[in-house]
Amino acid sequence: MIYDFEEFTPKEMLDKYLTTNKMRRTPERFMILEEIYKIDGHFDIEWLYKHISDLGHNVSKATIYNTMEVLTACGLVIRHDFDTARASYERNLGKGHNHVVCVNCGKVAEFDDMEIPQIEDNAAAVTNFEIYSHRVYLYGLCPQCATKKLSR
Amino acid sequence: MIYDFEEFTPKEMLDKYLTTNKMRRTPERFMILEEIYKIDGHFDIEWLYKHISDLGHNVSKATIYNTMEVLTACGLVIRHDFDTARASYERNLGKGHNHVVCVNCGKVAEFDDMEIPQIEDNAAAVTNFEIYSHRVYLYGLCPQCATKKLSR
DNA sequence: GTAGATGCAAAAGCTTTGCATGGGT
DNA sequence: ACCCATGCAAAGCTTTTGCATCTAC
Repeated sequence: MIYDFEEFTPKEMLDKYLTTNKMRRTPERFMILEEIYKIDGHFDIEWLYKHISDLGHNVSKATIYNTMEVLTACGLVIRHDFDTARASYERNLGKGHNHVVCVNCGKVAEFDDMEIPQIEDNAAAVTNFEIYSHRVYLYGLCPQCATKKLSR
Repeated sequence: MIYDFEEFTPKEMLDKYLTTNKMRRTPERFMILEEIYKIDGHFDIEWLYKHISDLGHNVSKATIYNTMEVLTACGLVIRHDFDTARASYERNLGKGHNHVVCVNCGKVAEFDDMEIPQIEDNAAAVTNFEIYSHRVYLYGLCPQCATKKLSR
């Protein structure tokens, strides 16, 4: 994360980011941010575009794409590439982003883990990178698919 | 992983997987596997297609895609979706798959970590998934980009 | 002999780009 | 006023699909 979630609201953080980078504080960008922060869970561009359109806002898909890039760049939104078909997004609440993905049906569950800060420190020491965030993806079978006992 | 790397060669594992699943043991599938296991590092479909064609093999891109799906399904090849543009692949040598990605220049480094089995066990207990593999991606700045002190 | 695999090309689907218009600074 | 951002549509690119042919079993 770039800014402190304890100290600023998402809107303030976006405002700050745009100003710092000499980008325009357009109503579309703030509206999209606001709607995204009402969404609980993952969504993709197509869904977001329809959702925002249904709410009566007139925004083009190009603007959605543009804005998602801004929001991911400043860390307000997290982007996942679970597969190549389409990107998946979620608001960033500052918590960890650990996912378990079912390789059979695509279901995604989340979990918390206390050991990840250690892993970040270890990796930073070994690679000399400055680590800001992490994504942990575990792959396997969800309870339903596991009972079907696929031939693997 | 599904099979034991200590016990079988990649070719034997593919043979076993195809037989078990009543799929055909075609020469293309074994040829593609063989070439992939000579490649050190990440590659994408386009690169692999050109590479294999340059070696004098006559395979269609459709067969490459088909085979990559087979090879990832049986765990012989690992697929990464670093971005939506195209999928990235690498042979599976049975080691962990932990990457550190520079958010500025895209450079990727790898690291080993001993704590990940614990995380898998913990996640399995909480979510009831059967975990088979993992991908850990840490995001930050590589040493070179970190010294440039970007305006973030 | 039959069902599954391949090769080729066309189609599909997500994302990017071009250009005229509009709006933030 | 300047020029970045938006809206709309077309273009771009990776991946998927359809179909005839081929081949592993």
